[in-house]
Amino acid sequence: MEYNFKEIEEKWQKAWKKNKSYTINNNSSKPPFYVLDMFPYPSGAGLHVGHPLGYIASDIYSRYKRLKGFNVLHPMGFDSFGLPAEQYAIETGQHPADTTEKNISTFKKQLDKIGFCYDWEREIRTSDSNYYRWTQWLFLKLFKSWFNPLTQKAESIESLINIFENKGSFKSIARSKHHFTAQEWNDFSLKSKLDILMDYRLAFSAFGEVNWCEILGTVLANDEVVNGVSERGGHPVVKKKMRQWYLRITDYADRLIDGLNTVDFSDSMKEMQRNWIGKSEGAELIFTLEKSQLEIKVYTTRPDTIFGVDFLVLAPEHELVENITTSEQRKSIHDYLVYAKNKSDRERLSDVKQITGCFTGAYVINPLNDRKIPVWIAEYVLSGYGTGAIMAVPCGDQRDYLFAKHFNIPISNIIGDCYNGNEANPTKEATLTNSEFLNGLSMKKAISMVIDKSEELGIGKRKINYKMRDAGFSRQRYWGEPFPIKWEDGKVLTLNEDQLPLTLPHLEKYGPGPEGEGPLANVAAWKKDGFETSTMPGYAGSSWYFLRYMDPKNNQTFCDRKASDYWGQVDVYIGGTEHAVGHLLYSRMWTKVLHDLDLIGFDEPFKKLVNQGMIQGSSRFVYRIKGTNTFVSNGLKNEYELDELHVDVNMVDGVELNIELFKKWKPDFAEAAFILENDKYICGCEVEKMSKSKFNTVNPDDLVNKYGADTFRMYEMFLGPIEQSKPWDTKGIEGVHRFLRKLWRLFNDDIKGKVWTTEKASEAELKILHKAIKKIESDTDQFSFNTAVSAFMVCVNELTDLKCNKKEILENVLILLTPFAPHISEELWSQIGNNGSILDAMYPHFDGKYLLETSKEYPVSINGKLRTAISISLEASQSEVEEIVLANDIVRKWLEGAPPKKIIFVKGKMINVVV
RNA sequence: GCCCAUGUGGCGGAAUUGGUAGACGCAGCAGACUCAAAAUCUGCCAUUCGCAAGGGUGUGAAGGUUCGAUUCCUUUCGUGGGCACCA
Repeated sequence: MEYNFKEIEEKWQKAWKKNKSYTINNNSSKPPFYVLDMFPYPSGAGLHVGHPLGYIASDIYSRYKRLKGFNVLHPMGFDSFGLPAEQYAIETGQHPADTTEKNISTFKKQLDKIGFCYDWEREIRTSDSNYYRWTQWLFLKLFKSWFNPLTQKAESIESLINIFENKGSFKSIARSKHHFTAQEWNDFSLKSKLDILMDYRLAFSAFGEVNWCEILGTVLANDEVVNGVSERGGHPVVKKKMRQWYLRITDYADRLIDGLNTVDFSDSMKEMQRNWIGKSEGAELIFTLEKSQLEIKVYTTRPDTIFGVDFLVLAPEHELVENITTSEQRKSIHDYLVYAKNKSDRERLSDVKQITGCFTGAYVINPLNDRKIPVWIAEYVLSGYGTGAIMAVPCGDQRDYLFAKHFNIPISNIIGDCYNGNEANPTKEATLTNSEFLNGLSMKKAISMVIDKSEELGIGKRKINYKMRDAGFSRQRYWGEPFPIKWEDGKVLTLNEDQLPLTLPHLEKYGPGPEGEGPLANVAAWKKDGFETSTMPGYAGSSWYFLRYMDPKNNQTFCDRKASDYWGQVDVYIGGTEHAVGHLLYSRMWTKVLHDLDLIGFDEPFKKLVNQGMIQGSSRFVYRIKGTNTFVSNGLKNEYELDELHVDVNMVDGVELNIELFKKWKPDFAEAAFILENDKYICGCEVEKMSKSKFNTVNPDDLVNKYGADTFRMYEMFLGPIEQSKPWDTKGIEGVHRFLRKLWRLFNDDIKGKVWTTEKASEAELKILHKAIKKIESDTDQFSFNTAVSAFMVCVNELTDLKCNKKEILENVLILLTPFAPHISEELWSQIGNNGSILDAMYPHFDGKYLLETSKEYPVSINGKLRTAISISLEASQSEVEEIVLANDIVRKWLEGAPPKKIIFVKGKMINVVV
């Protein structure tokens, strides 16, 4: 009987579906365990081999936990709102709802073929109104809450109103621009009150910059802007201020940092989040303009360098630029502003070779020594960070140094010998000079002295600053959640709970509205009713979806408290690092808000995070001689002028092109001629992102059809460590397939049929089994699936060598294998006479007694170089070992009669003789 | 530019806390079985010197710490990901 994977996989997938084997109940006596994948965006291209990498890992882990006796929640859904669906709709004239529906059904079909254990009864889609109803509901919760700095928690906005009504704005809770008494507050108009409250709400509306393309009449995503012009059409793009919605994530900055100590994320992931939040401690110092009352606030982490300030630099967008520019400088400043307006923040920061800037003509006075300091503007200062103005200290900061050199600004030295005149020295260790009352002090000490002094003189204060900005929460797009918000005479109104969901109207055209408003502005009724015309961003739905899976069908609330209390945090969350600072921070923030409002019982969503690497495409190229239909092999291409064309990787065996397939690929190539090397056409290779347009995608369906889901699953895991990125290569899949066939042959012979027996296992066989249990169990626990697969291979190879066909051994191997290759395991499990499903078998127990050893083959090195190995009892002491080692011929040869300096003996590891 | 990751045979990769570098697999080579092929099985497989025994060199590069470094430190180069409206 042969291993007919196709039949077996169909049979068991059907059986599991019929028996509802993956339906999970919220009531169970077993302990709960929640394993979650980052849900996919259902793109039109369907699943490629990169997608399932994380899904297979989480599936293995879920099944493993189930075998270990847990009630495992392992759901799947779709992040189905987003920009690409809308672009696709514009291009093809299909409605995003239709294409999304179609794409999801393709995805599901593909996922099911791989044999995942999802509970599809819990499926969610963010674009489903039954789902986004609760996204809107949660948005209103955010809108109606504020962050109380005294309690460090979100509270209902009512509590803030209460404070204002009774105490007015008092210092420890009010934002700096608000000063009013209770009486004044009570006398404010409703509009003024709402405007003030807007400055506290966790979801709020304010003016912010967007990428604006005048010619397309639309706001563009960063993705759609390439080198300062629109990707479509190459039209100029500038920054434009527009009313936007934001989430006040900055209020949660400290808690987002602190929370990292309570979760099991990789250190690098935590580091990325900390860097993104970018907390720094320093001071805000005030420089007053010469001959004017105007003040410029700068933020600095190095107030100790105050006497080394040689100039100030403002961001081009700084609000004072207009006011302070002198008439002589007006023209050049204006030109510079035009120049800077066209550049993105990233371009402005990365272009360090080219130093640009412009003098405003104005001077400020250094508040500590009355020195006159010129004020410049330059693109390397960003308006969004700190105060949008810096004090430049060229001897201590390299960018300031280069700027000063470039514009011939004299440089003061305040660190004596530590500054060599050729480059800045950013040290904190130097002793200060030319710094008046700081002379002779170490810079570290001076930092707090300067802050204290500034506070005393009223020219500055201690300040904690964050790089992170509040999260932009509106998009001038169609395919997203509508805001449950109405505008009436500039006043913001919210919909009532019973008016939700506010459904997205069905549009036929998705072009931008007037003045860069979203497409919804084109809907007369929508506009007339005053509904918000922008929609929520892609991350709205994904910020809380893990909660909905716990209670997906609830019509009364987003997730019943009982359900979230039962399941608790996501125990293991698997997904790519590309979400490090977006989705992962937003969902952490939402969780904290929901916890503060007592809607859930935990304040971090994900207990453990596993980052799977990205599977890259391995592109293949052919080279066509310019103006001809002749293709030249890679090795000979230097002799010609060529066009490089992507060719479908599926037509290439390694690097050798299958010419017949290539000719059939596109009509243009049917008559193509080839210049070969060694009778072969060799393609060029490059690692790129996997994408349809590069013809480097590999469809999992093809591999599942050819080798079966079990082989596919194990091969993806066998490729390498889960967290590592690597280019896809189908070549090795045969090896895994051979392994499964070899396993099959332990039970069934192609000719003889059944060969498994019920004989008693030998010591040697038990040793093999327990070695495998130990290795595979610990590897699975650590998500080291590639080494687990290799342990299976070793185990089956060894059992084959011993001709072990014993049920006592093999059935345990099957249970171990179930998480990796569920179909073949279930089939063989039933063949050897089990009635129940292997999905609910008991994971075998490792017993160390089978692995006990009494001696070890010790490697013996001379001066750290391996020379021989000696078998020595594990009991042996240092002196016994030394005796044995020195008696060894090879060791004596290397010693050449001299006594050894030292013998290093590490019990159970190695021996090193130092000569 | 900044942040994070990463670099080991022809290829994917392995190597608990520094302790036998190259497990397992792919590809390749030689052989067995076969009329033949497929499948399967056996052996070889970092590099170099050597008939062999054995030796030299090897984990991107250069230094350092150590009895001993793929592993720790410093510098440097390459590659991948992210950088706020892609998700």
